[in-house]
Amino acid sequence: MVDQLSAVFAALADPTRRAILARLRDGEATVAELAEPFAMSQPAVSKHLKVLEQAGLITRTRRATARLSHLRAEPLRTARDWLGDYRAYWQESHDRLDDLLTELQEKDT
Amino acid sequence: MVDQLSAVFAALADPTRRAILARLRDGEATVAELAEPFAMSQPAVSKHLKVLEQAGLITRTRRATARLSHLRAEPLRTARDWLGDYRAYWQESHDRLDDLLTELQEKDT
DNA sequence: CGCCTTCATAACCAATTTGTTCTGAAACCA
DNA sequence: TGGTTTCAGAACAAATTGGTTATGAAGGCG
Repeated sequence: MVDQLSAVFAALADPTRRAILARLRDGEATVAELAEPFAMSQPAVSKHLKVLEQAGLITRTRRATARLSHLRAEPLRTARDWLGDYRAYWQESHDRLDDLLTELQEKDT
Repeated sequence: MVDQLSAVFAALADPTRRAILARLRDGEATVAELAEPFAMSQPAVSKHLKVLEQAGLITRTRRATARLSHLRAEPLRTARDWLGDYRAYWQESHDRLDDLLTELQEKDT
C-alpha cells in the first residue's frame, strides 16, 4: 500500500475491522477481548490488528503478557476530510435556496 | 461484498478509482476520457468502473457508441456519516473547554 | 451494406487478502 | 524453575484483486 489514504480506506473496507474500531471507542482492549465477538481464530484477529496498526488506526502497548490496542482516530479525520470534498455533489438539487438550506443544516450538526 | 459500506470503502481504497471519481466531478465522461490519464489498458479502466458502479458511486448511460459515467455521491455521504461517529476521538484533549472550542470550530466550517 | 469506433467480456496470470493450524516467545505466577 | 497465559509469526490454502491480451457486440457513418 503506497499512500496513507488508501491504507485507511482499505482497513475500513472490512466489517470485522470496523467492529474492532467501534469496540475500541470504549477503551483499550486485549487481543482476546477483541476476538471474543467473532467466529474466528486468534491469529486472524491479530492479522486484522496489524492491518489497523499499519493504517495508523490503532497503537499498541504491552501490559504483562497482554497486548493492548488503543484507538487512534486521527486518520479517520483525514478520510472524512477527503469525503468532504464531495459534499456539493451528494445533494440532488443545486439551486441557490437549496444550497442555503443545506448550508444552515450543516451548521446545526 | 456483503454490505454497502464495505463496498464503498473498498472502492475508495484504490487511487485510480479515487482519481476517476475526482474527474467525474467535472461532469460525465466516456471510458476513453477516463482512461486517458492512466498508464493502463481500457479493460482495466472498465473493471474499475464496474467496481465503482457496484458500490453505487457512479451510474452509466449510453450515447451512441459511448458509455458515459456519472458521479453518484450519495454513498460518500453515508461513508462520511460513519466516520463522523469518531469525531469525538480524533482530538487529543478531552476536557470541557477543549470540547467547547472544538464545537464552535465545527460550526464555523 | 460494410467499416470504424467504443467498449465489455473472457481467459489468463501474479500478487494480495483472509482465513486456517501449528509452533514458540515473552512475561507473569506457584 | 517450571508451568500457564497471551499473543505473534510461519506455513499453507482458497478467494479476490488488478492487471494483461484477444475477441466480438453495438451503434453510427460513407
